[in-house]
Amino acid sequence: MASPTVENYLKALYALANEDDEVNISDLSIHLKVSKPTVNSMVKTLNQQDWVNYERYKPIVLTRKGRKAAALILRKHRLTEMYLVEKMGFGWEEVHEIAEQIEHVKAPALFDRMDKLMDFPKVDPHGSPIPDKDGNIIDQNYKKLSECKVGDQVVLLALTHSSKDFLEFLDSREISLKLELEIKAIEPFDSSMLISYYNHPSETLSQKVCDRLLVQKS
Amino acid sequence: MASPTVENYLKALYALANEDDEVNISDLSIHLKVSKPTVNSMVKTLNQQDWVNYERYKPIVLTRKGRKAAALILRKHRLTEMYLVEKMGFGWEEVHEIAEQIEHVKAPALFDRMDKLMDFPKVDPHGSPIPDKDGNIIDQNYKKLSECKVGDQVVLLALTHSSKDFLEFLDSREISLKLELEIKAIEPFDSSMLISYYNHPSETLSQKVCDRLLVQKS
DNA sequence: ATATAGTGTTAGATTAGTCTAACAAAATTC
DNA sequence: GAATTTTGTTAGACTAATCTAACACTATAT
Ligand SMILES: [Mn+2]
Ligand SMILES: [Mn+2]
Ligand SMILES: [Mn+2]
Ligand SMILES: [Mn+2]
Repeated sequence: MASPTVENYLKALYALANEDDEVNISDLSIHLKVSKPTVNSMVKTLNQQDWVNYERYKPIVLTRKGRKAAALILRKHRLTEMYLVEKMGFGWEEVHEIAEQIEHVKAPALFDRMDKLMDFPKVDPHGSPIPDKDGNIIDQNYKKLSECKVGDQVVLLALTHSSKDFLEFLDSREISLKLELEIKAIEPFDSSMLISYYNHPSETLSQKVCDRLLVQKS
Repeated sequence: MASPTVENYLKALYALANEDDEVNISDLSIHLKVSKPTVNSMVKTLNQQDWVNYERYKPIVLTRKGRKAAALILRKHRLTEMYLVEKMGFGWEEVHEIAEQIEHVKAPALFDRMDKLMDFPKVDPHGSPIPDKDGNIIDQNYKKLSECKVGDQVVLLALTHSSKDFLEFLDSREISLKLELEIKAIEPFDSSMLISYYNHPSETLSQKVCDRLLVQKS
């Protein structure tokens, strides 16, 4: 099977493909914090091992095999995060770094057991979907809070980014998943939103924050 | 910090030092399943990094730093094994391989949390002591069942070896830790023992088995 | 005390994963 | 379309961890 290094490349390719349409050497280099020559040589190897399709100067594309492998690593990552929060009492801002390591553990039984003990959760602690055992992932088509209108009543279901800083910011405002939000006003100047929710009759959230909150009409 | 490879060398050195009095290159080579030249060159590196003291043709000895590091890895290994059994429902024969990987995870909070959730267990699922956070380990001075006499009533508290085969053998006889055993007879010819315990009025255990069972008078 | 077996060392090679320096190609801007 | 910036590639080097082949040292046995 793939080394942890290869697994991290596959996961990065999978994540970047869902952001940009095309993934290039520079994208990977920045995302993985390794030099471009390093990526270049690794991508040649990944190509030879049929994880990706790659030709010089062209974008890098995961093969079916590569995409499935990436989704299964993501499955292990997200099951682990959910397990750490649900069963071990960690905060949602603490689990990513730990899951980044445990996702490389080769022990299917461990992840199956987590899955079962949590009764087969569909999302991780940040609302991201957990791929199934075949590597299939259900696309949640949520809307960004920033795209909503004044008067909308919505429920927060996921985040587009889950950096520690951002999660700690949300903690400080007592914002968590499943929270019901109402848009009281939108400031035309900077698109910041005046939001009301449980115990917080009036909080201002910048556009940058609202861009990262995924919601559904409630 | 140390790489997983270095950590495995330290753990092997620690384990071997508790079996033999002197640990040499061949011992490590066999235990870690790598060639002797590989061990030779790695031991030079370990010496330079002050994990061990080593001079050509002399036995390898862990430094204080090396011994503590090894004990802390063992702590992570054993906490993990206990967690997998106690909190996740794995059998004692399933957990070693998983713990062998998770022991290398760099996340003190994870192991602290396991420890707390289990209310600070003192031993792993095979009865081996869990080193404390300073790397100190309490020596249990148990006796081998094979050293007991006819008529002794004892309780099984630990195992000297925990191979999957052996654990499955014990499962097949419904032998588990904390079990009360009574020695009914000892066969002079092969030193096998006739043992009686809960629901098993009379089982014969070979000397090889009795050598691996650690007990205390009850 | 010598032969033999066991143990340890050296030399040299390999693979995975990384780097920097230099240059080349492609894309963007003017 | 030419200049500039961005992106990609090559070449060459390095470290960690491993190997085999050959030889050297030590310990054991006859
Ligand atoms: Mn994560
Ligand atoms: Mn990772
Ligand atoms: Mn173990
Ligand atoms: Mn290990």
